[in-house]
Amino acid sequence: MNENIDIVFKMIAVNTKLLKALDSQLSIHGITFSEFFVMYHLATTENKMIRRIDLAQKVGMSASGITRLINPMEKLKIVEKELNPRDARVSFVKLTPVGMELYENAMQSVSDTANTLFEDLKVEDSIKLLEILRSIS
Amino acid sequence: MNENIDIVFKMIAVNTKLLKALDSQLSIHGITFSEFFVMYHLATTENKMIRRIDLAQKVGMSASGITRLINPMEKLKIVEKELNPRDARVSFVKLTPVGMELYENAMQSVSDTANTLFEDLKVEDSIKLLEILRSIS
DNA sequence: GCTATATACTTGTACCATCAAATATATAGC
DNA sequence: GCTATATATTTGATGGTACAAGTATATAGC
Repeated sequence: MNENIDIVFKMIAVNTKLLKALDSQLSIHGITFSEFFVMYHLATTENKMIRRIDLAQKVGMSASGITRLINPMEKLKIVEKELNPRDARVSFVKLTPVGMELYENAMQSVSDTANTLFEDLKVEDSIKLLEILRSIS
Repeated sequence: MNENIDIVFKMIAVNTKLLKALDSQLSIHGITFSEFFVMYHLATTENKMIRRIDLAQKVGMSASGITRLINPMEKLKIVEKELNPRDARVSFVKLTPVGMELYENAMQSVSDTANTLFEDLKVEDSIKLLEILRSIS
């Protein structure tokens, strides 16, 4: 059973390394990983827009964290607000064309970084790892 | 190859979940995961003391981060400073008996949390996961 | 339709970690 | 032994994130 402890520590170590590599690459595009992660969720969601509170849940941040993360992105025209006529409390977040292009460029960097990070992993191990991670989350 | 991207996102998601669970459990002991992680390295290292800069590297933080993390722990007598007579620049960090006891209690919580988090994982998958994580880090 | 409760979001405050600069000490080359 | 450079640590300033409280709107029960 005590493998689990080792998994925890190793997972955190790997994650730290991973985030450092990603943030370093993404700084070339002038964004942080959190911003990229938001864009990723916006780009891959069904109708291309998400409520702030759902975004918070998806990226694992608080609602206030999302407010403060999105505000500057809105000023830079990376994302835009869309109001909900049915419920004046909610505001959807949506990628602009500018944001979409930024996302695609950034994704290329992230993709390259991911491939470098895992280049020594055998294909069957990649598949297994992904399967295990999915079963945990 | 694009499995690697999915691995990155899943890994970050799992890690976020994991850290939230751990921090929540550790708050019972009045400590954060960073503090626990420091104690873990101190408790499991060869001669029970580590230079601040090595500690920083081990826990994946900056040297200044370690200074600010350790100072309050020192005030609470969880860790203590040990000077190096050979080199006046370095100061070692060492668990006190109080710190050692706190660590052991906290480790019990962490252990329980880890077991809960991974309870649905088959034993062979735990072993495989650990092996893969080791090969990455 | 009023009141109580719930939900979505923002704002004030505080913490934690970073980077860059400052300080102290050590080492190397002359 | 002096000077230049490298290393270990701390300090000042800053950014990102959280929690709690505040605001606005919606929904339910009467």
